[in-house]
Amino acid sequence: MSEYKPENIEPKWQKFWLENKTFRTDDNNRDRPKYYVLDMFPYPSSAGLHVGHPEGYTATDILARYKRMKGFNVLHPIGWDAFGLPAEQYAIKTGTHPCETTNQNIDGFRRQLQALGFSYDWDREVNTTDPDYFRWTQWIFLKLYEQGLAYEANVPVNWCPELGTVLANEEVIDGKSEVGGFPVERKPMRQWMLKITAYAERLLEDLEELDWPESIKEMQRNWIGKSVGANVVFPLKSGSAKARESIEVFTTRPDTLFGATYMVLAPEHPLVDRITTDEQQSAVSAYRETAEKKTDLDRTDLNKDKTGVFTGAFAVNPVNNEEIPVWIADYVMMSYGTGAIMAVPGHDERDWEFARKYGLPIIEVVKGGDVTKEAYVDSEEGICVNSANDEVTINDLPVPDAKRVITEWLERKKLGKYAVTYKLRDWLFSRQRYWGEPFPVIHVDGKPKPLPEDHLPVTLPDMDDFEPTKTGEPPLAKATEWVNTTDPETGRPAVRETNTMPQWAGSCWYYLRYISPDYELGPVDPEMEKYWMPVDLYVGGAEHAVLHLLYARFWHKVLYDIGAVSTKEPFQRLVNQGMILGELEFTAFQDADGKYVSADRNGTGEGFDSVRLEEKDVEKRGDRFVIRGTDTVVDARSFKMSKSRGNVINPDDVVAQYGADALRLYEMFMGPLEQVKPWSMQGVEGVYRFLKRVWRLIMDEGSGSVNEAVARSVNSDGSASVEPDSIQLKILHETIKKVTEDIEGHRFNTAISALMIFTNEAMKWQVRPVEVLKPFLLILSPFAPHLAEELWEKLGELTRAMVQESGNPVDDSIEKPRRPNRTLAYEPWPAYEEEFLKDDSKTYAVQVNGKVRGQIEVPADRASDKDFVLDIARNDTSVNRHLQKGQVVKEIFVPNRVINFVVK
RNA sequence: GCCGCCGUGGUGGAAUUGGUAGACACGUUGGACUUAAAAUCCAAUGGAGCUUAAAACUCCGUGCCGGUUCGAGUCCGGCCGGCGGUACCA
Repeated sequence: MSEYKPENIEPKWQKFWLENKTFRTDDNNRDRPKYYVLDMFPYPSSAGLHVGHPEGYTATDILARYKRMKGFNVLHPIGWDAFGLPAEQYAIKTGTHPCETTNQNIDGFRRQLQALGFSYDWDREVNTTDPDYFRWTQWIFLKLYEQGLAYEANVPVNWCPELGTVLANEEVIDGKSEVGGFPVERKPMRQWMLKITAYAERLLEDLEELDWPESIKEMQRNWIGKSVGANVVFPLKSGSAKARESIEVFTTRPDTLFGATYMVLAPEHPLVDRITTDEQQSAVSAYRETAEKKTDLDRTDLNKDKTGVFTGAFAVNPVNNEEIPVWIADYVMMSYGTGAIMAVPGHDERDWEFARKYGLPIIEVVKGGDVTKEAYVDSEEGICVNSANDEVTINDLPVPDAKRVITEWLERKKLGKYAVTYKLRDWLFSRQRYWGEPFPVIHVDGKPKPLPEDHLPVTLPDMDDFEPTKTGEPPLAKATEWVNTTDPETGRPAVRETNTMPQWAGSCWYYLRYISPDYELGPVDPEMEKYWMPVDLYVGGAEHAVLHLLYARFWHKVLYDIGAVSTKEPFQRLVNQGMILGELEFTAFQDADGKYVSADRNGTGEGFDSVRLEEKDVEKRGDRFVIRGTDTVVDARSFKMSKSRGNVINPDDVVAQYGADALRLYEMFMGPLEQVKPWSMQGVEGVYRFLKRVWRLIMDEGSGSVNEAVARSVNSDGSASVEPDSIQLKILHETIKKVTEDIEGHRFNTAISALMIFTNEAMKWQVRPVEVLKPFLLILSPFAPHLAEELWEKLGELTRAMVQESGNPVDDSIEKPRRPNRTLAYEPWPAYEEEFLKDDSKTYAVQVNGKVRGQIEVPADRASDKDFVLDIARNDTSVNRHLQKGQVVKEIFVPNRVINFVVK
């Protein structure tokens, strides 16, 4: 072996790390500072890794390796979120048990991850489908149940006939299933729910203390959707047959109460039956029927045209005793607020539209707009008008004050009260699937009863038919022997719960299991938990912004409340890696005759045939690309990687061709971690060339041993034969400083750039001192660990061989690298020293009227001497010429940077 | 519609947070080595002008328009474009 051959050195070190358990985390070392760095839980799909996975994993691996060298006790684990639909669907198709598929996929993922050289502690691997793991998932469910946070409800759910399961709201996108894109309908079913709404306020408040991207926090805030306002009770018109009923509404605008001219109930509202008059009965029933059939898609997106019918009933506006009609309309949702609204068409766009359509009155109660033309909704600037009764007036008050005054009055009169509402709903927690955690629940006499803790885990029955039933009964219902059981406490007949938990369950607490994966007395060893929590850095994709991160926070808070964990929040710092897109593509469009037509502004060439062009066939014209030599605009962009587009990059292929170090390096060199970036094979080639240069920096390609330029820096007794010169030390220490600071700031791309600059310089040296190369290898090692280990070993062998030959005594300073097969993973991280960074001279840019006209060098010790520096600046020929143009009226002097002469 | 993020060479991206725009890398062009190719190395590379050529010099240039400042990629106001999230939430 003489050239850089990653296929030789990478498996060697991967084997070494694994066999020596190099990265096993030591729990008994708790006096040292800890660093818990976590990757988002992967689902081991049959497709294997895509290049998006190693992006975040490389970032965390660099930090893990760096922190170890900095003396931290590092926890860097990995495991498998292995329950889930794909394995089950595969089982239905092929009859292969999901367990088998899952284990195969896990083996594949593990192999791929190990081939990338990640420094995980493989002794802490967890697997959500392992009974020793889900035993504790079930245990947590029991705790939720004990806390009154888990309950059964008959709720309309998103039933997907194709998948044979219900889906959470979050799994339904535009009325279709997120997985597979199948139609979803609403159907009432018995379901387990988790009362996440009980934690809404805390989930919102505690976001403040988290070091997360603002965008993610904002998304969670929106999802929780806190609104402050008032609940107001509108009695029904007295004297009518339907009297004694009242309608409670939630409003964020109690200041507009005097403008309420009608009311609307959601079609499903239970009051509808009781208040509808006989004359209106048929119209109301018909409307309710159509509304019921509408999918979520119909009720929201495209259908902005509001519909509704009058119930025949009237309610009384409590602030002015006006009788106002009560309608039903599907623009009011049963699931939000009270399922009923007071309509203020003057100051709400939806109500305005509805009132216009059905000829309902519109009254202005907030000054500032023209309510005959559109609703005036400004709630900051507006001033209330037409809003007074015998007891209270909010006229002339700005909206915020008016809200307060009228709410106080309502409370005094017991007509309403201050209220807070959240968009967040309880979490639908059951699925009609086989491949999930069974609930630790039995039903006795039709009532749910939790199993005692010592009956955990409840394992899945062995089955070979995983097909869901047409009725929505889960596949587990077919396992009659399993289903029919006895109550362990009373011995009475009982049936098991046949729903299973959703995939989110296992990923809600996995970060705790890593801490003590073999602990048998609870989900996590409390002593270890206190040491390791919270997670210091959590890296993953933004697609989990709301769901996983909100659910995990919810469970964590429950565990905190029962004393199982010591922190209020699980993930202190969160970073989202940006998506990696496919290679840049140029697309031209042809009409039916094969003639090229320009892509329009947004690049869509609808109705035309698209032709993929090579980069050499296009050129830049203005701010777009055209077919070379023509005016035909082509579409130039990168697309999300997808099988159908055929632009998916397989990490295995990249590793086979360029090695894991090159893949790692490229993923980091592409750009900032958080940013969306297009893939480029030529870019991989570029970092591969860099690694080859590093190899040649130390190795001789002909002989396959350390090259002359390096060997010459070592004497036969192993001591240094030459002192590194000041230029060498300067660039080394500059590089150490830059790389250290950039790793700390997660700026891996510029850290790599600094390593490249060092290498380019060092390649020019005739003698390359080992004392300079060794620190360089150490700071390279988090990025390209295999190459760094290999070269570290080679340098060790070099000095060892020389010492042995000479028979000289061992020099302590070179003790460490003398032993072959010794890892550099725990070598101390090199420190930079300021004294080597000093310059002999400083460069100033000299500007005249803000334009750079010259550069001057001044001795470093006089660089802050303003008069001295300005004098040199004035005498610079180029600067001087520009100074001649007028009088200097001002001189700006920024030490060590810039001088600006203002001339008139 | 609303919320959030982002617009810098042919490309990915740098720029110590107001101080020499384009680091590093890709690509391209020219050259060296080679019988040849690969690999490697060297040089040039934002645009325009001036010049026989080079050096030197001048002007323009960080999506667009304006502002603050001795000085703006960076700060402020207004637009345009892209990406992500969300949507009858009362």
